[in-house]
Amino acid sequence: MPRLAGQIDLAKTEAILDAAAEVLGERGLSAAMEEIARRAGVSKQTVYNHYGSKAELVRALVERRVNTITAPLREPGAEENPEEALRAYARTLLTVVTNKTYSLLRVTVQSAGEMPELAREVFEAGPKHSRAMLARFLDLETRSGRMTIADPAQAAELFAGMVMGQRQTKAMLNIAPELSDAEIDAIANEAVRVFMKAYAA
Amino acid sequence: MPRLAGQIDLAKTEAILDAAAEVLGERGLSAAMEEIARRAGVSKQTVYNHYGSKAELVRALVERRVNTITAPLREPGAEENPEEALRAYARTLLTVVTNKTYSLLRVTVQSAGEMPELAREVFEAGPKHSRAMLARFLDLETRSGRMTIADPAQAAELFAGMVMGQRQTKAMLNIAPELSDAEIDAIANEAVRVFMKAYAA
DNA sequence: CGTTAAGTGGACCCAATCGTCCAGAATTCA
DNA sequence: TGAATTCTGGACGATTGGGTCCACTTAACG
Repeated sequence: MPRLAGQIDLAKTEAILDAAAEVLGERGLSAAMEEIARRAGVSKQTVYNHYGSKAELVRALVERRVNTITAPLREPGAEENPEEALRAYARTLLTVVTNKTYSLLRVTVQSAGEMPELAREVFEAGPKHSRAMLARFLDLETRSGRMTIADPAQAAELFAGMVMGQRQTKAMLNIAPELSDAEIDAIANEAVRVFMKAYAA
Repeated sequence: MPRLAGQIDLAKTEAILDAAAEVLGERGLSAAMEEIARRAGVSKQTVYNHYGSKAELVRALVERRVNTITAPLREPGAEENPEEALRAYARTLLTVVTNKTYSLLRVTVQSAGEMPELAREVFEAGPKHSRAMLARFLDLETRSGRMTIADPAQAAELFAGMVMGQRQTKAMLNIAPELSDAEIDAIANEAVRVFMKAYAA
């Protein structure tokens, strides 16, 4: 059922990636290609039509999702006051970690043995990039005199770490974090309070 | 070469566990039992003599190592001043994370699909337990008037998170953290400074 | 409406790997 | 020395899962 001759069906591509995310998240790398095809409502041959191998599928899945997942973690807006910007960043971070999409990191961990480059790429495109944007924000705030931070990169690490705590480990271990909005607010508020106490101008 | 009739060779048990840690750390769960046996200098049959199945071996390995790994993270001593106790805790935490033994968590993540209980057990015996001890320390410090912490458990999360930052994720992704002593000190010092600024009495 | 390219379903091959089995060597205890 | 038990090493069975093949169907485009 090709929509365009000479070209593969893009809707099916999405279905395959979604199914792969599901199955790989549940079963880990040992998930069968057949199961992925089945859940995508597609024949196995079609999967191989879109992606030549399992490794390629995993790579495509991870690369394609990393950006959309970390997209909300863009650089905090400099127009608001620092507290509010940091609180927003913290809340988003907690949501992302709590989100089941975080299972992508699990898949990546599992593939780390076979494809170490993928692990590095994901780390750089995801957490590292997001942290760099936070550092840049902190640097701007320092230059504009609202904060006093000698090492923005280090401070960004401290802040993000404070917000996430053990939740990243929990997410990787597939132990439901399940935070209510109230809990998210509580953590974000306290983290911002501690952070500002030390770094406010 | 049995040392005791009617009993299995304990030295070989250790060798098997060591080899398993090595191989599983390198290759992930798909590592072959044959390779483990080979590296332990033992026949495959012997491995199955000690552990009935691969799952059992993994479980034994993880359970047996968790405690020794987190052992150094005992409750900070209450006799020192809080800063020094926290600094010591932070340094130990960073060492543990940087340590290659941290690859056990990777193995656990990989097994999380097939044996979810194991993941939970590891989390509780390792990170969670260690965090609880830190919380208890913070509580004692609060009671003795040296700190002011309303929610010790939350504060413990914040502190440990601050210290580890993205390093736990990096360790899981098998991206060498490799911190020098100077870097470890720098992180520990700054984390303690920020923490005490907000929580000192 | 015919050509072309993708999709289907299912059989099939093949490699890897878990786990078993067995005959003989090694070792400890009586 | 003899008995009992483990260890060895390699062959073996069975399963699983990646990947291919093929005949047939379906849809798009000229």
